[in-house]
Amino acid sequence: MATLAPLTSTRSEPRPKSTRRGPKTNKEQRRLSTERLLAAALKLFITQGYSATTVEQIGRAADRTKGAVYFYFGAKAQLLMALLDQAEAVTVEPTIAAVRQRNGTARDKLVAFMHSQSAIGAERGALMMLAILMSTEFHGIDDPIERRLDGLMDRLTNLLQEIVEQGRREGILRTDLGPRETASMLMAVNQGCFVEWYRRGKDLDGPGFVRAMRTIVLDGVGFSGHSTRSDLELGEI
Amino acid sequence: MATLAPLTSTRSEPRPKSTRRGPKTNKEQRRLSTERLLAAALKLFITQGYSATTVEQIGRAADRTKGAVYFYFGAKAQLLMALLDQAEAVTVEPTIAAVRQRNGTARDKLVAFMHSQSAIGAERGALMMLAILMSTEFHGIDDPIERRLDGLMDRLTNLLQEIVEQGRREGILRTDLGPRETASMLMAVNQGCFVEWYRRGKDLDGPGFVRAMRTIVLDGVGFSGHSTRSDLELGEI
Amino acid sequence: MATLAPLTSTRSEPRPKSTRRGPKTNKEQRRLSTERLLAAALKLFITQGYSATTVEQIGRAADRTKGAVYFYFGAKAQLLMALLDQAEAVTVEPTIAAVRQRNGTARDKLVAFMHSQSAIGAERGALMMLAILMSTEFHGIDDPIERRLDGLMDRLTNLLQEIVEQGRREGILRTDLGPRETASMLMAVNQGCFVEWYRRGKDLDGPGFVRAMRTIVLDGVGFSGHSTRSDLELGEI
Amino acid sequence: MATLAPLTSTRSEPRPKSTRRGPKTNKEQRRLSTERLLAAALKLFITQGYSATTVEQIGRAADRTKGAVYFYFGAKAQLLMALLDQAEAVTVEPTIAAVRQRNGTARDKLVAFMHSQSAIGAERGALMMLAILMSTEFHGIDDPIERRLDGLMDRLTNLLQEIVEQGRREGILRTDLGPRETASMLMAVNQGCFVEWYRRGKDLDGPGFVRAMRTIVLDGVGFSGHSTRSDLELGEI
DNA sequence: GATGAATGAGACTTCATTCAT
DNA sequence: TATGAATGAAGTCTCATTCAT
Repeated sequence: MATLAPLTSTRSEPRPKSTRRGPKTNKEQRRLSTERLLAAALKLFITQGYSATTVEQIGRAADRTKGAVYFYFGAKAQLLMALLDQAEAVTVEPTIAAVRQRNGTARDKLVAFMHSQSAIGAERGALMMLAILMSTEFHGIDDPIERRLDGLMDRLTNLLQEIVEQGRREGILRTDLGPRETASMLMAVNQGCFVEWYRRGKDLDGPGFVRAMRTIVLDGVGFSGHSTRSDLELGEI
Repeated sequence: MATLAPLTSTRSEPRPKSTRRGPKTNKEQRRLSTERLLAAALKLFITQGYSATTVEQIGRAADRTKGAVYFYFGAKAQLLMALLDQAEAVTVEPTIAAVRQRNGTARDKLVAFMHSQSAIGAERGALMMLAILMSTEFHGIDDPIERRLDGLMDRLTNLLQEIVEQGRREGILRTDLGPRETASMLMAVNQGCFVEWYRRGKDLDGPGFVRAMRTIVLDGVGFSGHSTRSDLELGEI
Repeated sequence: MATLAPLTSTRSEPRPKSTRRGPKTNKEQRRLSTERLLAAALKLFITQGYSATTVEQIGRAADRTKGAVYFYFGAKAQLLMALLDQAEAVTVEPTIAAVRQRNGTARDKLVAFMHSQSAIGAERGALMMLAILMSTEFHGIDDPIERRLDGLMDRLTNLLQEIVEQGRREGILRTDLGPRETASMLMAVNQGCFVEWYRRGKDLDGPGFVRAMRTIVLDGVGFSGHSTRSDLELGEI
Repeated sequence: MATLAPLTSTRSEPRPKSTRRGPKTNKEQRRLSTERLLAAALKLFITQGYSATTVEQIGRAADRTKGAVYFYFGAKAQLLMALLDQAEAVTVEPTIAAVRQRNGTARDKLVAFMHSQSAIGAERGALMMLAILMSTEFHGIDDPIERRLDGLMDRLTNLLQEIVEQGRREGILRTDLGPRETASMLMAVNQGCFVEWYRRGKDLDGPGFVRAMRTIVLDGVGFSGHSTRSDLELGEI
């Protein structure tokens, strides 16, 4: 005569103290805890999303407690902010540097851009995923996090836009689309492919995929034959 | 041991009826309310995400109440399911039909695919966005919704895979990547571009963008010159 | 990246009109609907409890709609009240009459009481169950329903109390307990046994059980030998 | 697409701390809160029923909040489960032990059973009530709680059944009814009397009542004279 | 320096009841 | 006469956050 929620978890039992191995210095302890929490949060955010991840889960995954998150970061959002700092340093700065120091045509610079992003994606895939996924999750929320993400993404988009503009000046790039839109689309393709690649995980040959993606961006799917025909065939939509 | 309403009532005064203009028959009312709720939910889900959208917001946006959502759909998740039914009917079926009835080379079929998807995206963009965004939000959740989304996406990916396989048999498609991976990547590019386009809204020339995207897929960004060189330049990552 | 409620029911589809067979008179229709609703409510209240039963369930079980309940009874509680009227008429009145018209010793009257209650329980078990179970469910709720139930039960308890008092005057009943308490205990035993019997349903020989219960009340479990010993053995608790 | 707290916060001002007097260590605090919550829930469940009791009421009655219940028990149902654990330990185990260590006839064992149950009922009446009332409230619900209750009750019924079977072998017990049914009826009588007694509270002499109940079970209401006659008088029902 | 007990806003959902048709 | 669309109060549960120890 009553409706019950399923009985699964047995809560409330105090977790056994985890024997914390390791260095004794305060500073060292701080660094270690911070790192572990950041790593745990990164993993959870990209697999479950930000709002579906609880502070408790983060603490547990880092072999710490919920309180530790607040002790070190003050708020869940600040933890994400700290990760976005890392993401910017790791996924934006090096690519900007790589493109800037690559003298040559727009094509050369675009190749350098993709080369750099691919390398980063291969080594620090999680941080790249974070920026991409959080951009989706926070899109349209008026919030410091969204602004942070926009700023981060804009730096790459601006970089691409510069390349596109150079390409136009050099006359080696078509102008179907404005420079900003072309840049956005390159970002979108880049990110779409990266997410697909990352999610498929190890069942897919990394370097091969990256090479294929790069080729697609530069030359399309790879049909032999030129596009003019297809444009004609399509007519108006 | 039970709470009674009419005799012990602590209810509030009967609220002022919201003068709802509109049709008189039940069937008509039903259709209208259902449509309004679906439309409101669709808009909110793609701008805020599923879990960030509350049932109350949906009701309010449809000029109804929370209760109306439950009267018609029984659960928030069922409302999403109903929208995914629409999404499948609108964004998957016609493309499959279009590709099937297009006799020709793999290239022709791919053009038909993109043509169809673009047309749908232009007219029913919101439903396309829904499927794409929900796929991200529900990725990795073991849940009927995820399975529904997977099924929906798989139908398109399978279609692309068939095209890719045909292209290989015809010898007009490179084979850097397996057919499945190539299909996935085509999906990713398609979706990445679409999201970017949709979000930029009307400040971007639709047909122009679609044409550009199609070109990118078929021929890359559009640098004049072939890709072989770029491959050589890139070396190994 | 979102948590979902299980997806089971498919709500919101208008139920197909049930082809209502039967008499056409208004009065006849009224009577029939009322009866069906009462019968359905009775069944549900005793199997699920009052508050766990929804008005919609009642309507559906009677092949009517939720609205019909309100049309005929005005409120869920009034439906229960109507059932309690039936219960009183069926389970209280006849027993009172039977005892009153039985001239004889207190023992004779108690036998008449149990005889009557057993017969009613055998034929109108559901209504007896209702009174017993609702007494439990509403116990301690300050509510017209509780007062109604108390009144109903009090009539039987008072009747038993009269019998007990007569038995004392006749000197054929022990006086370990006050008359009121003895009466209450007889009610409790009667009801406890009845619930047990009713719930076991048809896997138990009805008349046999009733006879056994009657015997227990009058003579205990039926050990051969007298109680004096057991009293001595028990000592103080 | 996510709601953030610290940055976009719409939270209210930090509430004034309720100055909670009491022990300082966590373990002590834990024990205290758990106990208070369990005690509050027990009281409310047996006076109002399980589903009529809200989690907020429980928290308030324990000088805590709703949240505390979920912190310690995770779900309302788990709180009841915890109470049923206590009920089993307190009301079942000792009686089983008492009967097992009582060597003698079936009658001796039944006396031991009732002796033990009475003592427990006098000291831990609330827990006995809980098991009895919840059995009614959850009867027919397919639910872990019902299974728990069934298991609990079955242990006592099985014990009684063993006693009854021994009595039959010893030839000192009538066999109107099968052993299982007799055991069930003993349980019903026991419980019916107990509920009645408990509800009348302290306006009733405890030991006197228990003695009377024991007598009833062993020898019936206590009319002088034997039952054979009454059986004949009753005829068939 | 770190913990975990405790809070409370807010989410999803249920359901008795109202009312226009 | 009877329906069913719609409401909103109230309940269960989640979770970011606070704070005493």
